[in-house]
This record gives sequence, structure tokens and C-alpha cells, in this order.
Amino acid sequence: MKLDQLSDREWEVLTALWERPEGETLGPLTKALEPGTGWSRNTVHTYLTRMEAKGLVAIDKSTTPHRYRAAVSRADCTAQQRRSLLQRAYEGSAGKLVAAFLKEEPITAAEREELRRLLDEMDV
Amino acid sequence: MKLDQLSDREWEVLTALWERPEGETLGPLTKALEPGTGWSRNTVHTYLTRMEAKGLVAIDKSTTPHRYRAAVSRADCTAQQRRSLLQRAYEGSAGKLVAAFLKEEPITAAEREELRRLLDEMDV
DNA sequence: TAATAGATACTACACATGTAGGAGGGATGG
DNA sequence: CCATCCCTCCTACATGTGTAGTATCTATTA
Repeated sequence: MKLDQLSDREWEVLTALWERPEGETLGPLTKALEPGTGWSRNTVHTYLTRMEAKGLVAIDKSTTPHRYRAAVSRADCTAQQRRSLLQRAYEGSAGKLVAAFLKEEPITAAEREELRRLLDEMDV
Repeated sequence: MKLDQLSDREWEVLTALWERPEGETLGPLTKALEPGTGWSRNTVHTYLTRMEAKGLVAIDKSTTPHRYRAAVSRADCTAQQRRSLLQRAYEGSAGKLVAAFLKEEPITAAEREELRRLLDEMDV
């Protein structure tokens, strides 16, 4: 499965589902998604069924209304995205990528401390 | 322009163009891309013209054969992708993202040294 | 000079994605 | 009991993407 290359919209749906690990039905899901996205109930439904076909969402049809939950973990998706970025942009070198982040994105002093600690742990 | 969300194919094209900053004509470009992608000359051409419409590629038509070059910098594209990953997966916190990379992707001892140096520089 | 090898341009077509509308069923509230 | 609401399912339609085929022009080569 291609967990990288999720579209923004798919990511939006998954985010809502990840926040509801027990699964959720269409009504509340639509209510949760509508403010940010403006989607109609039917649009949400279409995403859910299309994403089921792709293995991104699991639908429990044994009850009515159906319950929808994420079929992929957030950790797996972010890991895939990390890898994709790594391959595309930094020739697979995590060191290069991290260096780029350090140089170009703001990092707090506390975070720097934490990162140093992580680096030290890796030394042994 | 949406420099994140570039498809793998578009990235492929841009990569070839970034390696040829002077611009390149269709024939050699096709030869460069074909091995990795299997694309026909016409496919390459279609990508180039479509990507011109999106502002990703610049076509110099003053000569024949036309010269194609990237209209966006590699740095900008990777920066966008970094940001996208950052927002989606790490709530915008570069510290969190870097920590994830350190924990889950292999980094050499030499790279760790370099990263410490970067962290130290940021401290002042 | 007739074929050929490249070049650009236009067209095509299937599949994916974004966004919904409508049909028809079951429960519910007056 | 009838209107209403929520539910699922199916359909629709524009646009984007992946991947080319065809038409046509021009310069070169045999």
C-alpha cells in the first residue's frame, strides 16, 4: 500500500479517525470534518468508501449505522512520508535531512537539549 | 503554487531538469529519463508541457529544438515538502520531527557529530 | 530526390480525485 | 399515520494524471 502520497483530503479523514480509535459513525464524523473542510455528508461518505477500497479505512457493517475506523496507523503513515521525503530530497540520508531541518526550521532550546540527549544515547 | 504534493513522476522530471541547469532539449531528456521510468518520448513531452502550465517548468521556444528547464528550485520544493510533513505529522514542531528521525532512521556516527555541532551553533 | 530521423502539436483514453445529488429504507415524533 | 430525519447505496460530472498515438514539419542522408 502506498501510505505516502496520501492527499490532503485523505489525511484529513484519517486524522479524524485516528482521534476516534473506537470507530465512529457517519453523522458525528461529518460534524467533526465539516468545519475544517466544508464537506457535505455525502462527500465524507464517498471518501470513506473509496478509502476502504484502498485499505485505508475499515468499515464495520455489522451494525447500523456503520462504524468507520482507520485501517492504517498514524505511525505507519508518517513513517512512509518520512521515508518518501528522505528518498526524494536527501538521497536517503537521514543525517542530511535532519541537518536541513535544524538549519531551516525553528527549534527551541529545550528541544535542542532533548536532541542532544538522543544523539548521546545513540553513541553507545 | 503547490510545491508539496508533487507526484513521483513530476519529481522525476524535475530531478532530471535540476541536473541540467542550462536547460535541455527533449531528445536527451528522454534518454535520461527512459531508463528509470520507461517513458516514451511523447510521455516526457506531455509531462513537460503540463508542468509548464503549472509553472513547474519553463520552456524556451525561441530555438528549435525547444529547451526545457526547471522553473522551481529544488530547495523550494524540498522545503515545501518538509513543511508539509511537519504540519501533517508533527504539529509543526521541527523538534518532534527531528526526534522521530533520530529514533527511527539510521544515522552514522559522523553525522551525529555534525548534528551536535549544528546544535551547538544554535545555542549562541 | 526520396526516405528517414527528430522535432512540435494535437488528440485520446482509462483511471483517480474532488465534490456532491438523488433514491429508497427504517425509525421517530407529533 | 404521515412527515422528517438519518442511514446506505448508486450515480454523476468536472478536473487531474498516467501514458501514449497520430499528424505534420524539417533537416539530413543515401
